[in-house]
Amino acid sequence: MVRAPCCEKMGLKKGPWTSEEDQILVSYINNFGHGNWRALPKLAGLLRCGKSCRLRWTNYLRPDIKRGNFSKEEEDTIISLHQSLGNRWSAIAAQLPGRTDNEIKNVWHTYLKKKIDNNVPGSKPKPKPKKNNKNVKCLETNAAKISAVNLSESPSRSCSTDLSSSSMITEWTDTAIEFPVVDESFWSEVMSVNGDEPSPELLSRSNGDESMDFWLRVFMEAGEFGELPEI
DNA sequence: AAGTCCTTCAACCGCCAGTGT
DNA sequence: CACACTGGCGGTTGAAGGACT
Repeated sequence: MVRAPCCEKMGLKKGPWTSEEDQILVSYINNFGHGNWRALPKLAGLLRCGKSCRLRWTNYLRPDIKRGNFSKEEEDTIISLHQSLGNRWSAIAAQLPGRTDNEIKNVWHTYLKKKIDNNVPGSKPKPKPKKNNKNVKCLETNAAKISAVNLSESPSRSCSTDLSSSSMITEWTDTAIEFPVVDESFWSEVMSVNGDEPSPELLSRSNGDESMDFWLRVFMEAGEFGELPEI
């Protein structure tokens, strides 16, 4: 028996997620949840495999994800858990709130494994800062990350201070998706309509602790449209 | 300054377990 | 019981960008 492919290969997009796709996914899940990952991309209007959507959500877009460097305590936890659990990354991640198995796996392979191998007591073998340190600074919280989704063409490797592409907002509002979207007045509120620069209010809102509340409000507001899309 | 090497990490792939029919 | 389908997991890859020569 031939295993069914996880998704229709034809016509589905692969590779890095765009900010538009992130926005669609986040808005959809915040409005309707993710009952069925396989059906989700079709319902949300994404040309992505359901598996890809789930991965993007769980590893990157989930609101409770903690970004930034691992603390000493987290590193120690990973090391000790790895000693007892082995490569069971999801089990290790379960003990580290806000961290994903993928992230822990990456940290292990790029840093902690070497640290163990080198066995240098009390010293950090990481000789240089995280390469995309600018991302870490900019995306300390997921709310800030989501704001980066809205403000940056390339969320994976750029930071929310890259404000050169506000045009995507209009593209987003024009996106032909079949579920209710955030009120356009919201976007016009936070973005200057004709200019290339975001409003000072947006800049102030999308930084710091307030950003989480800000985006929570956005999604709460979007949720009020609550009407299931036609299947 | 230019070319090459190295590091990082988001994303993909294949497999497996659980569940429903 | 057999099969199909789905979600989840772990291994691996490849693009991007910094470090080095």
